[in-house]
Amino acid sequence: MSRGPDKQFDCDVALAKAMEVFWARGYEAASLSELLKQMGIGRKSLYDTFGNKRSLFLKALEQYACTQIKSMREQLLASGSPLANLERVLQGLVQMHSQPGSKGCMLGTNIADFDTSEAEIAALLRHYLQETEDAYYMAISRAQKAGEISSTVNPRDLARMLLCTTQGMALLGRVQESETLLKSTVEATIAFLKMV
Amino acid sequence: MSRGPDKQFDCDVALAKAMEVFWARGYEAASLSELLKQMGIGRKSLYDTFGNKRSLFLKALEQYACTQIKSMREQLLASGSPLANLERVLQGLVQMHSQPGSKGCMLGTNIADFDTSEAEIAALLRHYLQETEDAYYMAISRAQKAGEISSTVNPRDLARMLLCTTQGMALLGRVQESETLLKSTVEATIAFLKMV
DNA sequence: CTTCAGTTAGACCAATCAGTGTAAGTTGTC
DNA sequence: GACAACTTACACTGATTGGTCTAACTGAAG
Repeated sequence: MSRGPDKQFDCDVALAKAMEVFWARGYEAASLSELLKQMGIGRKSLYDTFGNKRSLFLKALEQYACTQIKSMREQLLASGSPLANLERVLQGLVQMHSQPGSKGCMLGTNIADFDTSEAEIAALLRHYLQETEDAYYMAISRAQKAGEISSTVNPRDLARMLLCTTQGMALLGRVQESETLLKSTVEATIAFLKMV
Repeated sequence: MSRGPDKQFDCDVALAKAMEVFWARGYEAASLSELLKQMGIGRKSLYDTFGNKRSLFLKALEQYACTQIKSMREQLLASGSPLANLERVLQGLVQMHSQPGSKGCMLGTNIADFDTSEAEIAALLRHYLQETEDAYYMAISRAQKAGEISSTVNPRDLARMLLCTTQGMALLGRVQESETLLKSTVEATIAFLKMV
């Protein structure tokens, strides 16, 4: 029975801002000063609302992964050709990661940022990567059922290749201003999918 | 005309140790304390010999890239089938990045670690990535000349795809203890190269 | 108006960061 | 032994880190 006023800032908005900072800089390099500035809230509010830096990061990571994976699944499950949907997703990644100042993928950036001995974080990142792989798997299976991709190849292998390739694209987009690298990669990948 | 004793530690050995720390942790997370401990030298020696942390990193990065790229070129140029050599290199990456506690690729780790606005570092990383891509290009061209890969596809596109895929593999190896992900990826990639 | 949860701003803390400087010790040549 | 080059160990700086705490303020319910 709260008698005082509701929270005077929007938790979700603040969390989204925090997500962007962790996304661009990685966990370690995201300082509290910058987080507070971008989130537009006070130090005390942050600790009262989100616990500490680590738990804020975990919440931000969850929001990132759920949003991204959900959006990806929707695009892949859109009506029409499953293969065309997959192509559209890959082309979207080219656009996204070719933008100047591209932040890459928050999962990938933090795989590199965290110490490999951080088992809890590693397991979490692995879980979200698995969901991404599963989305690709689903798309490839649908394309195989539709006769757009030969059923002779193992769809799980293809999904794993797509995961590696797209993580590489996201990473390289951070230093590559031109889109030729990513474009070539996606074109070769799509040619592969159509040929196989 | 030095009259005193020579340096009492081996610069190259110390640099190699520094390289390992930067490789595993990335630039920011590699603290001077740990660098000094692993390199086994005093603080003053480090600053006298290598300048500061940043120039030490640049030297370590150069040593890493030159060593890795040279070794890769040698494997790709070995006698026998160019495609088989390429396969061997890719299988080697699977082994390397599947090791428990795999550090990934020093280039990729630091792409994620450095701020995207760090133009000097970005240009340097881009340069070494380009050399890696060129090595793949060379291998694919040779395989095409040897009739092992169809000449109908653009070898530059394939080289870029290999660069993205292998960077993704190195990154994901940091959190993936099992080798199935990387193995699937390389198998699918090799199947592609043979089919195209 | 009073009360009280929620807020911000900022002081503060211990730890750590990169980097500088110094003192003492070592190792070789003269 | 004298000297010079090199070394390590350690104190120190100034800045920054994540995190705690207090004081003043805000705004709605009683």
